Amino acid sequence: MESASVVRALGALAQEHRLAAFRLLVQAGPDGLAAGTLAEALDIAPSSLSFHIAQLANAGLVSQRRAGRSILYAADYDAMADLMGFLTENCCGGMPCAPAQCKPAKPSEKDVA
Amino acid sequence: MESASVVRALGALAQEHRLAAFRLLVQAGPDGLAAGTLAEALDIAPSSLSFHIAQLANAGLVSQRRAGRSILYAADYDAMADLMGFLTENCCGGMPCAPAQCKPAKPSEKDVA
DNA sequence: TTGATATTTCAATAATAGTTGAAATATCCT
DNA sequence: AGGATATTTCAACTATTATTGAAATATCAA
Repeated sequence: MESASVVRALGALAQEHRLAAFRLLVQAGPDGLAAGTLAEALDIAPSSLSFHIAQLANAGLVSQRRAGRSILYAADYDAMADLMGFLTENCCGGMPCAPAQCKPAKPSEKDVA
Repeated sequence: MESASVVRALGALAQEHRLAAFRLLVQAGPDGLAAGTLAEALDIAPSSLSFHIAQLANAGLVSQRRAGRSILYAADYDAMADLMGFLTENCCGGMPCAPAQCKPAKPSEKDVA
């Protein structure tokens, strides 16, 4: 991941409404949420939501697809993981770093195998 | 960690020079680097570095201390870990998330036990 | 104290970001 | 086709961000 894309991704998340939107999408799962739903949840004008979600999309943090007259946005978990990877990769460069740095929701048995 | 501080931290990192400065400090370790050293490494004016590093400090991502006529800045590893924690905590909310999401310098056997 | 070094503060300017409402585009339903 | 719904695009405006150079502050060394 290039530094420029990291800056874009961080910039996309560094705004109240966009961070909130992204969290809603992360929690919503792969099906995502409609633009209108997000605008309503965030209590901002549709054009404003469109402006913000476009930046998340441009940063590659969310994907979009049409479903009827709605456009559904969904979090891109791979991009999220890449961003985390970049930051953590450059963290702890030999230094003693906080061990609880990563907090997956569930450690899950399948990964231990 | 509050959403507002996360936005501030992300915003602090979402800029070419600041991201570069932070990475240099992360790699430099606890001793940190002098403001002048950073300005030179990033090839920007001292006043510009001062402007940027102040934002990283304001976001709590770096600490500062005087050493002679120099002011040394150092990465705050705890703040970094907190930021990671906030983001990963809200990632994978029950969803199947990329397992390679976290990349500590060393996976280390002690965690497998 | 004087002069040199290291950094910050300030003011001015240029560029970017965010909001709003109106108009344009796409889809659905009858 | 015609009307309603969902979203985006556009233009105008305000606010914030980044850069520069000059002046101010703090430290050191003679």
